[in-house]
Amino acid sequence: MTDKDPTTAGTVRLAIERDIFTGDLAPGDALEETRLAARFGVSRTPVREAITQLVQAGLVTKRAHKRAVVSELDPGTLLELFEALSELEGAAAFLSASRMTPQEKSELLSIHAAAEENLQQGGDPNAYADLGFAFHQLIVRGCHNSVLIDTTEWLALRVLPYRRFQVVAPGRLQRNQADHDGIISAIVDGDAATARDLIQRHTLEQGDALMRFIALNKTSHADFHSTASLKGNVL
Amino acid sequence: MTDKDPTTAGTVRLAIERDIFTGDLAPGDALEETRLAARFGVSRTPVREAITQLVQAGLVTKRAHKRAVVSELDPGTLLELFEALSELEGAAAFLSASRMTPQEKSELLSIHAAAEENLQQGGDPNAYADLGFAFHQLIVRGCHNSVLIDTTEWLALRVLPYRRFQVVAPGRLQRNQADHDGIISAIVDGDAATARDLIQRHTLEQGDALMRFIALNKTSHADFHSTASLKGNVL
DNA sequence: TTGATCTGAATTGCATACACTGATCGGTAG
DNA sequence: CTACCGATCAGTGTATGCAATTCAGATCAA
Repeated sequence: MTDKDPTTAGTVRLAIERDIFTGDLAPGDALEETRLAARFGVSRTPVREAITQLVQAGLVTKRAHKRAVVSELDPGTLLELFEALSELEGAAAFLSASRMTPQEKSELLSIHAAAEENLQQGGDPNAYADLGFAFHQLIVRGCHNSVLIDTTEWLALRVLPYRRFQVVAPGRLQRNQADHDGIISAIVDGDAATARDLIQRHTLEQGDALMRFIALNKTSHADFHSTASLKGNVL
Repeated sequence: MTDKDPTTAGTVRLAIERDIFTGDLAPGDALEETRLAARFGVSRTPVREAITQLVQAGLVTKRAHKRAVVSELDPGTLLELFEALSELEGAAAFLSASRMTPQEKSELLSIHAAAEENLQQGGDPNAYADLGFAFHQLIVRGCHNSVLIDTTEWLALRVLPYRRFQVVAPGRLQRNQADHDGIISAIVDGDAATARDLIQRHTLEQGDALMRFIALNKTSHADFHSTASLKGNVL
């Protein structure tokens, strides 16, 4: 999905994408063509092109003659997104159980071990979150079906702007690690059905946790934009 | 996914999309901005915008400074596409088994009955194909998860340019109808697991059939563009 | 005070002009 | 005759100007 596009439009697109993921651009924020053009030192044309790309990617929403805004996901849509994502990750895990190469499996194990170590030594939650992200990504890519991989990562992308809302609830990371433990066992054992079931349940739970957190904290729009909860994102 | 976009770009996009689906633009054909602009009587700008939209939709492929072409799916990618699609339709069917309203179920039954009648009376294969398409679409939409629906239809879209290669093999329509019979029973009975399993297998089989047909007939590029086999598309 | 309507400014949508890249075709050297 | 190389050209990428539309604020009436 990430293109090494040498054109200005591609560069601008990546820059905006980055801002969305880091939270510099929060859901609901407007994307003004002229302002962005000035900021990047280019004309409006490549900015427009970048925006239309982001619109098709689902990260940005736009209607004719109205300003483009970073897509806002209401709780209902977020739930649907995680439901769909859980199905896709489940399918990928099912295939991965029988298709992952020994190298891929060992890579998965080493990442899992690193996460375990981070957890027991009380390391940086953000680092743990990144390991968790890599864990999921490795499983998805292990299915060796590029269409399925692209589609799954495309959906996962749309959740990224909300990672900052992931909270460190008591015992949450431990449960997450335990889930991963079961998933990895199933995959290494080649138990496809179990792998599917576990990761599907796991992803759904993550979605529920995220939604609960948002529902609790998003009492006002101001809270929504605050960076107070920007720590311990677990995906 | 279909937007009632009053802008020129949106109109052009729909027009090109239509050409791709009807076969006026076959996979591999080039999309020349200047030519299209002249044809639609607009400037290159909205054409470019339409093309970038189609690129993100997966229907068109483009690399920097090279002409955009209608996406060509090699057999491997086509197989991956159907594998992914079968998983998504399976997931949708699983959910539909418990979520479809009585109205939706009856609609599904009536479409199935119409297909049955068409088949027994030796009606138009194209009409049968359309009914089959509607059948799948109803099941997918019955899951009531718009993200899952959009994603599934997005993948199904990419297969559409190849519908014209679907051949009427002996007994093929009958087997198709029998498959649908089993699927509809499972859904009406609320047997989610069976519904998932059946439709998944069914979609995979369709993909296999399409691939076999393409492999047999696509000996030269000329054959690929011929319209000789444009009948009896079953999706 | 509240509501609607009008007007100007700001912003998007489209057209046109220019810059740059990649490809094809001749020509020349070996 | 073949292979390499440069010029020409077709076609995309970007910049800029203008028209169309939306939005905010002000004015006026109820």
